[in-house]
Formats: sequence, C-alpha cells, structure tokens
Amino acid sequence: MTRHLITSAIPYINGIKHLGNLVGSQLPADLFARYQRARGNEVLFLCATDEHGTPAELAAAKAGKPVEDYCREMHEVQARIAEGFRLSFDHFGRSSSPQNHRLTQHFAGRLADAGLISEVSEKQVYSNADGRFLPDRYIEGTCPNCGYDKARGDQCENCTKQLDPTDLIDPRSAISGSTDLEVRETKHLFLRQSQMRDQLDEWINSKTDWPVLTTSIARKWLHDGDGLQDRGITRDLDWGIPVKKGEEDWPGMEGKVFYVWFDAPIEYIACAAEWTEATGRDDAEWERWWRTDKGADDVRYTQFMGKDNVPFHTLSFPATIIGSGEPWKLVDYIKSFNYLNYDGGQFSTSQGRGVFMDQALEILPADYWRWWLLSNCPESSDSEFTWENFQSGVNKDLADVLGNFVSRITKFCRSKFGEAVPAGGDMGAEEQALIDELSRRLEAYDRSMERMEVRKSAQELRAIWAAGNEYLQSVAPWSTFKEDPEKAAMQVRLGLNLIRFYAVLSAPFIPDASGRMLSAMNTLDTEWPSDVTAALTALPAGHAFTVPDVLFAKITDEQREDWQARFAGTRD
RNA sequence: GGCGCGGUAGCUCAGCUGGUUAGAGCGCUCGACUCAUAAUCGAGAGGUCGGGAGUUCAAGUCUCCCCCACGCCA
Repeated sequence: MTRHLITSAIPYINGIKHLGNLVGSQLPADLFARYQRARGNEVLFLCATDEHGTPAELAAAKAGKPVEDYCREMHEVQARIAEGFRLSFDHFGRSSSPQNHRLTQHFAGRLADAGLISEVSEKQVYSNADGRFLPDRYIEGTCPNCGYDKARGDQCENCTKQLDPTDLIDPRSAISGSTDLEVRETKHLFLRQSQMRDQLDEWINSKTDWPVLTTSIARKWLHDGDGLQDRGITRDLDWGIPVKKGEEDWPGMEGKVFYVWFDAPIEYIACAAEWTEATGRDDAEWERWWRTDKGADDVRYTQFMGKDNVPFHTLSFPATIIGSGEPWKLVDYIKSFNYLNYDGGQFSTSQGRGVFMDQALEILPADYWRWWLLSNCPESSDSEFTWENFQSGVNKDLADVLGNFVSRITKFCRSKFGEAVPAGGDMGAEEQALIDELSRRLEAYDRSMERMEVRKSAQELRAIWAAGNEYLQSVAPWSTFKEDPEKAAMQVRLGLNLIRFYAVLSAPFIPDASGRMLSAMNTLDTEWPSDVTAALTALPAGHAFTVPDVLFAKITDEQREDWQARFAGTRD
C-alpha cells in the first residue's frame, strides 16, 4: 500500500472561483485522490483558502466587514461549493489558522538561522489618507510614456511599459484616490533564494518524469536574466502573520507581516495540523505525513496547480523547505495545468467573465461539470470551453453512452425477467471477447490514472462504457430472447453486472451518478476490479435490483441558448 | 522587446527517444437494430500536419528563418 499526500493549489479567499480555477487544480487533484483511495491506498488530500494580502483587505472593506469576518465567511462559502462539486478533501483549511502562524514563523526563524534571510531597506509609497503603504499596482497616475491617465504603478496597461511608482505623473492612491502620498523608507526581509539556485537546479533536473510545463517554467526562473532572484517575504500590512523569528520578536520588524506567497504554501503543512486538531487526532498523525524522520519517508507527495503557481511550488516553497535544514517532506511530483478559456477569451475573476463555481452548480449537477471539465482539461495546452462543446460532450458521453446503457439493460430485464438478476445460460465466445477487451482497457485506464493522464483516462473510461453498448448491440438479447430465453438471461445478467462494474470505475469522475448506479443495483461492493471475469459475476442470479431514474437528463438546445445568453456578459 | 507554450480533419484535441497507407471523440453521409433518454451499433467521406529552407535512406516528429494566436515578465 502506498501513502499518497495530495494537495491542490489553495484558492484565494477573494471571491468565488471560476471553472478555469477548478479544472486547473482542485478537480484533477480530487480525481487522483478518489482513484488512489479506490485502489486501497492511504490518502491525505488537503486544500485550504489563501487568506492574506491586500486584495483580501480591500474586498473586506468593500463588503464593509472586518477582514477576519470576511475571510471566515468566504471560507465557509468556498467550503460549501467544494462540497457541492464533491471535492473530497480530508481537510479544507485556512492559511490564517494558528497552526500556519506558528509554522510560518518557525520556518522564518530556521531560515534566518541558516543565513538565508536578508534585511533590505527600500523606498515605498505611503498613503497618509489610507494610513498604509501601497503596493505598486495600487498606485495610479499618468503614464510618462503615453500619457494614459490610469496607469498603474507597476505597468501601464495602455502602452504596456514597465513602470516604477515614482515614474507616474500625479500619482494617487487607487484605493482612496488620495494624492497625499509620500515615499518612505521601510525595511523588509528577503528570502535568499539565489543562494540556493544550484541546489534547486539540480533538484529540478533530477525530475525527468515531470510535465514539461512544470520543469520549463522552473528552468526559466532559474536561468532567465540574472538567474533566480531573492524575494521579499514581508509586507507593511495589518492582515497577515506577524513577522517573528520562531517564537521571538524580530527587532525592526514590528507591525509587519509575512507576504502572502511565503505563508500560503506553508499552509499545506499547517493544514495537516488543522486536520488532526479538527478530527481529534494526535500531532504525530500529521507529522507522519510531513516529517521524513517521523514516518513520512514512504509518502508520495503530489501537488496539483495551474501554471501560474508553478514558480512558487518548484522554487520558493522548496527553498523554504530545504533551507530550513529540517526533514520536511519535499514534493515528489508536480502536475501542472494550462488555462481553460471561455468562449474565445479568458475566464476572468476580476472581470467576472465566464462561469463561476456557484453558478455552475445552480444550473447542473456536479457530475456534468466534473466529467466535461476533466475529459477536456487543459493538460498539454490551453483548452476551450464553449457551450456547444459542453452540451454535445455531456449529452453524448453521459446521457447517450453511459446513462442510456443503464436504462436499456435494466428496463429490458424488468420487462422480460423482472427486477432481479436472471438465472440460466453460460458465457460463450462473445462474452469472452468482451471480457478480453475490458481487461485490456481496464489496464490502460489504471495506467493512465496512475500517471495522472487525465484526458487519456477519460477517453479510456468512455471506451469502456461504449464496449457495453457494442456488446448488447451484437448479441441483441431482445432477439435472443425469442428463441433462447436462457441465453438471453445470461446476456442480461452480464449487462447488469456491467452497470456495477461501470459504477466502480467511474466513481472518481462522476461520484454521484456512480452512487446512484450502485444503489440501483442494490450493492455495496465497490471493490476495484483486478479480474474482469470475477468482477462481472459479482451480482449473482436472483440478486434484486431496481430500475433507476434517468441518470443524466440531456441538456436541451433551449437550455444551452439560455445559458449562453446568461453568461455572455460579466458578473456583477 | 525578452522569454514561454502552441499553430494537426468543420469543432475540441492525441500523436514518446524521426520509420509501414497521420489518429480519437463530436459533427456530417449511408446502412443495421428497435431493448433503451429519437438512444445504440457498423461503414464512409474529410487533413499537401501554419509557411519556407535544411539535415537524413526516411520528418507532423530534428535544425534555422518567417508568419499567426495565447501567456508570463519578480
């Protein structure tokens, strides 16, 4: 038995995520977690909300709430939606947890002791009216290059020129509009990643089986320009984890917090500690997942994320882990994804473009989304969501191929033999041919799932469903029944067993439908098949079942057009 | 501008270290079946693999140049 530690990139607290975010990390991570559990392996699947930083503060202010309250509420909202999508996290934590405070401060202390933290004085813009330092992008002004009057302090969106906040003409706060700004000297901590460049480079080079997307992004950051740069890990904010050196104060750092990118990945570890606390387990329980000196040496750790998160996971977080000099578990495999586009453009949280997770669940059950998103996930390149493709994919695969299979065989059995698995007849050459094909395909399916080849897995699963229809079509029990009812009984018996077989194999993709198939077949036997012949005789003659309701109603053209129009604009 | 990732059938996409007539699903055409959610099954049409040059006995698959789309730029 293998032990799988699985984490999905943690979604930012600021609002509800869209389908592009979902398919880029949480959903494939869930697929893998469910598969590994189904195979009987021990799994700890963690995710959390990423709660610190200026955007959270501003969103809270906009909502008229204290930031703590805002984050607590939004965490609940995201947790509920995750349940709606059947994301099977063992724990859905919060980067603002006390556990993360302690761990983040601990890591900072260790890194400082190892000489990997430097203190740097820099000049930053302070807004007297807002009573805070302003991140570059929250300063607006006129672009010295093109004259655009809403240029941001980091870049002019109009002429794309890179800017320094001090370059702006008539700078003002993007938060309050105040022009009462001044440049102040402030001191910050930097993680000296550059010191660890060779070590990280060597580590990345050893990962020959990682997706090229992952390694190419990492290499770019390692070698581009002057190579890996040190990064600031503190900010002048109120909301965040106070800067401390372990449990001690950090002279000169009073009133500052760690920068969100530093504490967010540490939450992967803290989340495990939250999990033990929430479930009444000992600390040793989470340490055996994270400390190689305390039992985690046989853990296989896999991370899932969109490509925008790759630099933090391939470089910054490993630098934190390695730099601590402590035996923390390092990631074994990083599965990264490209972007899912929406109808010719990008999904966009800030512009409210696309379909958001809550809206998706309002119009259709989770399985529809899970299936389409996973079978079309942006694995090797960006991929595209269009309502036409979604409709035809879901209708064809789920309603016609799988749902109709369940329907045709159960209804036929009911009308000819009643609602119990019929007895009589023996399998012959055609059955053996089906079993041979299913055995081959099952092997291919397992291999793809093991390798996290998501689209390929979906393709194979679909072919497994289709094989049932091919079999029925060729043996035609409705004809056989007329001359040889015993033989028809055998064919139907096999067909009914295929439903259970499909339910088990499909569960990682479509857990709800899988559950309904199992309950219709009146069985709790969800053992992952190794021998197909045995798996297809699990339901014996005489075993009662019920004809289920339509598993997947089709998406009508009217619905599609309605949704197309409804989601054409932007969300408020 | 630099860098990254792509440009393969009408659509969405596969094609590992170069090697027989370039693949899948959808869509389309024709046929079969009638148990089933007007579902299923079979057959077929459809691509000079963005353009050009080169390496090679052999290139979608390697090299160079160009064009196009997208993304990132601490």
